[in-house]
Amino acid sequence: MLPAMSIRPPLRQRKRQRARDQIVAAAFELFAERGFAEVTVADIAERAEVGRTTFFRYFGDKQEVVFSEEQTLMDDWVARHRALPPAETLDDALAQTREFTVALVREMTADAEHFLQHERLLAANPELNDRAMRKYQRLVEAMSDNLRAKGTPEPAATLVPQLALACYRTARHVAGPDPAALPAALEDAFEQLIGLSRR
Amino acid sequence: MLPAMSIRPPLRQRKRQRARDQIVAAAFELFAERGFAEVTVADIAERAEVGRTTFFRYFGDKQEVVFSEEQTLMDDWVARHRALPPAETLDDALAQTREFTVALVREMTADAEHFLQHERLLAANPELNDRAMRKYQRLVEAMSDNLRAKGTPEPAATLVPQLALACYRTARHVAGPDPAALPAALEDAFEQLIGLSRR
DNA sequence: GTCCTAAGTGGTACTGAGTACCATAACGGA
DNA sequence: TCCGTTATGGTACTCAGTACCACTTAGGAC
Repeated sequence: MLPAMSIRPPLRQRKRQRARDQIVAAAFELFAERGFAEVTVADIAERAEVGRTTFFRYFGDKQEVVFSEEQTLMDDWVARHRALPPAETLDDALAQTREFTVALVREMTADAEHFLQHERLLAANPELNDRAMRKYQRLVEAMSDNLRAKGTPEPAATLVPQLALACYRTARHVAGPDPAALPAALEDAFEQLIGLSRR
Repeated sequence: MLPAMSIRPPLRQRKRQRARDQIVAAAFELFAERGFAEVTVADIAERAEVGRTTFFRYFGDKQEVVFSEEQTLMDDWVARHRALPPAETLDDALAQTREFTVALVREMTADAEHFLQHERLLAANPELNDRAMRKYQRLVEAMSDNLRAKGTPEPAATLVPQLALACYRTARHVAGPDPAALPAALEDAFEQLIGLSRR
């Protein structure tokens, strides 16, 4: 009857979303104040005003909360990648992957503040870096699956996304944590890659 | 006086090595029997006949013991890489890196049984895979440092070793865990890489 | 509204990793 | 033989992560 009813984000789900948001917000606040290692799950739960148990219902472990935002972005990008047209040649596949990766990185670095805080956390906590690598690998594998499904033969289907990751890692290393410099450095790495074995 | 005294691996150090070996042996036995997650550090310490505390004196955490052997190998290979002659061109650097990586992988897979057990552990335990990736990255960074020190400019100094890792990951994925198939698959990936942008 | 079921919550209690500390043992040199 | 350094193993602690349980509440049927 009421407009709110017909628009329907079914209350239960809204509560759920709110709890999740509170947890993420509390976590990032505390991480910024004290650093990842010095914050306990109990601390986060307390500030988010939920039970410790509830934290683990929303996030599999303490590390996951750090990647909560990235995770949903990734899912988006995997879907977008799946929608890409098939690549005719291997050069084509590489060019397409390059374009895709650059666009992805541009979005990742769009919120410079958030990106920087994220990078600072990773730099200070090796376990978080490890976890980030796992995320990257998952994305790379999803891209490989998509390429394979669209006819790119092995080993190129696996190799090309791995090369994109190599370029990203390179750019990240050369450019430092500055989000503004990253896209250009990434283009540069791809240029280098393409130029490498061309004579 | 006694010959043993003059050959001198100073008893204390021998004991230390023996304790370490016992821990590694006990750990791998137990992992093979029950799997990584189902073995506690206390279990390992007990079978190795040392105190739980002692385990952590030799290994920073439970995961480290899995990579104990690899770690010493890595140190070796980093030194060997440092001793390589400087690469004149970028093509040269890539070719050299390729040769080096293939040789490294051949040694890694030489003990097929050990390699397989290791891979099985990684496959069954994501955290171990994460840690392995960290090790790979450390090696890659060491290689980059060496290239840079010998005059290879950025971003190639960073990129080339990252590309080698990309090839390895690709080979590992395409070939499966079979150590015998790995070197050939690796060569294949490098061929693909070199061929990719050559027209 | 009333009732019912399923979903969500938070508390308690447990295991196990990792750390700090300490008292003791034993190597190795004088 | 004595002494300082090094290594050991025990105790006790914090905290992540899991299992379980009793309690609440959304939301549908009537």
